[in-house]
Amino acid sequence: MSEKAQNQRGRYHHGELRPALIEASFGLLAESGLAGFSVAQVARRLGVSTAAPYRHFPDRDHLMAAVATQAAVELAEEFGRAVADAGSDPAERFVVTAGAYVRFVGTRGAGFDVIFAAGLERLQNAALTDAGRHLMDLLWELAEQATGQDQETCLTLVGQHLVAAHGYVTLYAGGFFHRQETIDEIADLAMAASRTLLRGTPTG
Amino acid sequence: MSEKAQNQRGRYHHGELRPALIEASFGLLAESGLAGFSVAQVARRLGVSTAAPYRHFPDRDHLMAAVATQAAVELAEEFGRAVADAGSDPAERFVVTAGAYVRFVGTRGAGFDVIFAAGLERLQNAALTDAGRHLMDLLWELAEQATGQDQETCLTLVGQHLVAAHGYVTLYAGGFFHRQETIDEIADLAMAASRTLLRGTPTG
DNA sequence: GTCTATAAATAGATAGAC
DNA sequence: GTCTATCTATTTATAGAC
Repeated sequence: MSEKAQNQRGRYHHGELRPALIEASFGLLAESGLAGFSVAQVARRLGVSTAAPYRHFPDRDHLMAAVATQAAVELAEEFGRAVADAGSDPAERFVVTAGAYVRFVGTRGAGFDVIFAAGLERLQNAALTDAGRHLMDLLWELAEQATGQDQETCLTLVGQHLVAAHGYVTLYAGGFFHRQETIDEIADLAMAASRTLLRGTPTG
Repeated sequence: MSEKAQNQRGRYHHGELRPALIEASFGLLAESGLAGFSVAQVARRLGVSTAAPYRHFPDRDHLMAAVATQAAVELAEEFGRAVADAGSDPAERFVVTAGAYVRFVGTRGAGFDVIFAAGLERLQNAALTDAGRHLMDLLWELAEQATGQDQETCLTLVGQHLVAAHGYVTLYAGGFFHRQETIDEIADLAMAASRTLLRGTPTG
């Protein structure tokens, strides 16, 4: 019995390998970061051979693109949840997306660096492009409602807001905050930065 | 003659290999990023064998620590230059360090992610620790002069300021700004973010 | 101080068996 | 659809010649 349990690893992974590869990729990214990501490691996590992934994705970048697309979709869902929980204050509805971003990247390992990775745009993946654009539109709308400003101002604010959140989470992953800050504390810092940015942006 | 010129590569690199390795590491980091860094590549750039670096550094991490230390020193110099050029307005003297950071990382390839890399603190490298602390103290002082606020507020502002600058430069390197923005334009964006943060921070 | 040669990992990817 | 086996390339690091 325990023999069978052991043999389940290293043996067939029936039918659902493609989504399982994507899910295992998130786990590896969360633990090892983009630098530590490899197709072989993902396969090992699932107990399949290192050749198996290539039945579902032609190469590493196509797997990454699938992960990036799902990350964008999940991130949009997280933004939606955070905004729904934030109440009715337009400023706060914008601000909470910074916290949601930090928590998402902290737990799932894939953020804008993966979603908008330089090497992936040559794949011309429409699903990925659309998911990325949807994400940006969502933030742009929240910024507009929070500031009442023109498109240019909102675009600048969204950029600053995201860049700060991304900076916090990457420097956190890199060990910059040598104290033992939790991901929730980093999320609070990112939201505080977003509030400061909003205070420094004209409203009306 | 051209034969000799060719043979200069692949042959002895007299006497100055240690600093040359550090300098070549910056070049590789600037072109390929932290992920694309390898001791072997650095050696190839200098036309020495892949074994040669190990006469000067016991392992990869010790080379990285030397690079990180020099990056911290150079970055402090760049901050000094930028501040000196900024004139007398305390706010602007603080803000320009964001631009200096972006330009430095854009051209040299090594920023806070390298200087405060997680794996390097176990080396207990005093020179690196001191250089990093000096960098932070410099920014803390500029923030104090710009805001006149307490230590806590300044620390928060410096964090937000750095995190935004770092976020801009990493997302720029990652291809997030698919437009053909130059590093100077990204530096301007980082300074604009810093001004917005300063506006959103109480002064007095 | 640098070289050649080499070892042991690990990576991405392919061919062909089952 | 997954496996075993294999190829090629690359990495970190060491041993020993010069």
